[in-house]
Amino acid sequence: MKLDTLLHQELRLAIVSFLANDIEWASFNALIEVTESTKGNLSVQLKKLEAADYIKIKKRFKNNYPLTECRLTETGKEALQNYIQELRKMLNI
Amino acid sequence: MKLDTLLHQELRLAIVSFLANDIEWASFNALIEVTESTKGNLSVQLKKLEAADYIKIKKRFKNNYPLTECRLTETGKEALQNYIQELRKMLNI
DNA sequence: TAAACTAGTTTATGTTGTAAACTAAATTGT
DNA sequence: ACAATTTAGTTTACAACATAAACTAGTTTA
Repeated sequence: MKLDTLLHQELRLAIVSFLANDIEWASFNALIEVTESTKGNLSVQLKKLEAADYIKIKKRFKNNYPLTECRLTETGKEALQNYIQELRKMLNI
Repeated sequence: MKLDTLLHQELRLAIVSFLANDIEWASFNALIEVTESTKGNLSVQLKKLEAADYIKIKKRFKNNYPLTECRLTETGKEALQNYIQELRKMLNI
């Protein structure tokens, strides 16, 4: 009973595991695509991950449009490793 | 975005993965111990797993006391295998 | 025979997840 | 020029969920 509750949620786990896959910075829209989520849900979950310092969010403008980009922090990376470890123990895989 | 939502919850996953480990029938109290959950929570989650036909619940009396025992169904076993597969894809582990 | 214990279930509460509705600005069509 | 549409998100309202406290029902013990 020790799975990181922040990571033990489908969308947040999808975000973090995608960012962990060597992605430096991923855009909001890239995350929409890979996670197949809605914008509202993604926005909310990104904020939660940022609040926990699992990801860093950078906002800028590109071609006059707002652009939100995210990357994993060290904290987030470690949390994911830890989560995976616990999961493996639990499922013994 | 296709993790089985019934299994993607800590207590239910703990129950099912424990039952998958070659356990034939596990008692309510055994489940309390291995999952370190409360009785109320366990009772609720067992019902949900039973409703989905992931587990079978058998009630009888032992030494005058009620005894609740559970085992995994084939449906439950398959659901777990599938869940693990999806998870591995997602986390690529 | 009252108190304490066993083995659960029900429910009340707060927490969470999610999509619909909204904001704000840029672009396009007429 | 200005209305309609599109881009890029955020807010929030509602539904679903998880959980522990309170409860039920019976048993054992002192």
